Amino acid sequence: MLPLSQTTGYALRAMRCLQEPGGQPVLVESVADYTGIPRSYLSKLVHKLAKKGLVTARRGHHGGVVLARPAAEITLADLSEAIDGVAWRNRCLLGLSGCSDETPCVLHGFWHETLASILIRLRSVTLADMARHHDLGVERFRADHGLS
Amino acid sequence: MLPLSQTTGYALRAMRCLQEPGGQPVLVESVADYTGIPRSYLSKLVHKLAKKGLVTARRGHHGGVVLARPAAEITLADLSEAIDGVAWRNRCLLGLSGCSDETPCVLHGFWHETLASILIRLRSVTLADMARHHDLGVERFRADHGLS
DNA sequence: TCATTAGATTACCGATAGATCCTCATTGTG
DNA sequence: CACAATGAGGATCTATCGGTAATCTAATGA
Repeated sequence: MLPLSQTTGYALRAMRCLQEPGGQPVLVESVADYTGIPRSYLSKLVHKLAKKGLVTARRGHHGGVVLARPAAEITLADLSEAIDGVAWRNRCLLGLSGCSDETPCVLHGFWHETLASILIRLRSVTLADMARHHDLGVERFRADHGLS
Repeated sequence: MLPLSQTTGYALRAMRCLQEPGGQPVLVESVADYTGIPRSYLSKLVHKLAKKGLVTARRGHHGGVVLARPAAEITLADLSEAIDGVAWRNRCLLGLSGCSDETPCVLHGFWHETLASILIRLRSVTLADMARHHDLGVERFRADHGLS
């Protein structure tokens, strides 16, 4: 019912707990503890993010997860696309299959503009930007791990 | 993944096939045939709309469905609320439970405004307005039944 | 009365999202 | 090499949404 899935929110909170590329790996378990995201579920989520090239995971002793790119270069749009894909952006708000630019539904133009503004926003906010918001419930975690 | 469910779109198309209050009832079956909405599913949908006071259904000989209020007084917001409820409007875009006006997430303000503009739009468009759009795939049906 | 009509109701089916459990595979350390 | 740490991955569970089919029941006309 919302443009972003719950899992994308999870990805966001989780990645806020990670170090910049080259930094020290953080355990999936730690991230799960601090964010409240179910550990097993997070494990699979991290794996997915790794396949998409957003994080790097290493297993075994001293393994863990690290950002694959600088936080300032990862946007909400990147996360959203990695988790939810882009198909939802092309669907009619009313679910009308025949809706198009040529034969628009009542809300076609309006929704087109609304979507565009949402996308602009998603593309303009980076992981680094979120350091300035007490929004992810990971402040304590970041403090404990010497993050910004 | 979208603010409105597919079923709300169904409700919209279905109600565009109905007569004003006091008019002649239309069969669920007819509506299903013309809109392509599965008949059984539509039956349940109609029942739900009836419970919400948007349509009136009568069974038996010469039964069928009629609008319970003039088309000009039924808005998309009415349909959306009847089908999907209002809970989704109060959830954080990122799924953060602690997100509020006091402790907003990165997208809180933006999403608040976006939602408001969506709501304004949903409340401003009525069933009657939709007569001016070839958007619901029911033109032929309406013509056959002497509707606007 | 009684058969017919047409909506109401119930019970499923299948797909997807979120979540959990348990085991497997990889890796560093002693 | 053996072991412990740690991510990977499969199987399964639950809830919800969209959808199907069969049956129940109210309203009507003959």
